[in-house]
Amino acid sequence: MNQFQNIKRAVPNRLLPWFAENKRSMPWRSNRTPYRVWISELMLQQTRVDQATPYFHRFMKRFPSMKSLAAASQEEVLKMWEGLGYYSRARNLHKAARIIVTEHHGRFPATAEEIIKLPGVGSYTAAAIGSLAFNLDLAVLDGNVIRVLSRLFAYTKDTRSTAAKKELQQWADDLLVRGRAGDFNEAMMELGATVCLPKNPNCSACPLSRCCAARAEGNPLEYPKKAPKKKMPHIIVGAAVVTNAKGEVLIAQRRTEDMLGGLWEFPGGKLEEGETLETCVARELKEELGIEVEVGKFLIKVKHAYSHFTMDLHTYFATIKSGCPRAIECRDFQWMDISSLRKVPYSKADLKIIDALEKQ
DNA sequence: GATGCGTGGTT
DNA sequence: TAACCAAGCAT
Repeated sequence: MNQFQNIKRAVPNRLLPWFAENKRSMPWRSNRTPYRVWISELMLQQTRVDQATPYFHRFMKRFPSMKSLAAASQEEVLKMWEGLGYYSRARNLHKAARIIVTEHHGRFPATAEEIIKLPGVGSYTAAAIGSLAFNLDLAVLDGNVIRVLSRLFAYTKDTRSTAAKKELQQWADDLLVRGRAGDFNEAMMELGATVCLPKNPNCSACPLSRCCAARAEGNPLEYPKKAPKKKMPHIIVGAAVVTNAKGEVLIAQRRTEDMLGGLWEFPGGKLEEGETLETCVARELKEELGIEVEVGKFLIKVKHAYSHFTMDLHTYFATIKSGCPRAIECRDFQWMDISSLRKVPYSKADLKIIDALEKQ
């Protein structure tokens, strides 16, 4: 295929020199130890560099070594991940750290087969760690690379499909410059992140524009082809800031296997058909913690978008009429001073409730 | 193969 | 503003 040969030649001749001139500073890459590369790549899954960077520095300060990470509690790890989203990444990385300490003598495994066995590490992260930390010839395929390749080849299949991913991965493998996998991978992703953009591709600045099939067609925005996403459902949720005589507040910890697992929250739940928000809150606290509450003053409505639904979270103050809290539909609960609330991890929605509480 | 899983920037 | 989508993985 002539098109492929053109691109194959252009990668070392044009793309890699372009990358050498245009790479953004990535502080964690100045010291590419497997541990640092692993943490950074996990943070970068479905996340932009600018958002992950401050988290990376805080994380490395708190957990400078594999050993320190393995020795920490899951809650401490989640606290460092708080606000970054997709919290299974944090739970998995904590699990993996303990596996590396117990089964690999604390040394990061150095082969693709061993790396991808770690929880939370899939084909992308294994290739990223392998190429950047161990100089293995493994090509990454992320959203950026998918966009770049689908345009270079004017690829017409739905890139969300497994078959397409497999085909694109094969192209990436074939284009990879042996011995320079790290640079190749970073260059492809950097091109997607700064030039071959989803909406406004800057083709005139692209080192590969001369061998880009979509550019030749004049319609780079047509690629990558994607099946439309389903519309997200919207739910209404009622939650309570339950206070006691000492002025403490009741928080509950979500079950590990649930969404936002291991994070703390103000107890509550989904509004059911025909309910008022007040009866919803009372019912949820009975089910979750076994307490009867008097629902009082309204505090705040938090609007929030999760990965697969949107939510309006209506929050009320409440006091206990009868019963003592028990962890029925939650992992744990505790009473806390308002000034101590931020010591444990929450999702963004509950952090907005704490913001409102502190302003009272 | 399809679905569940956070958050924030961009247009 | 609503939609899109980002250095994806697990089940």
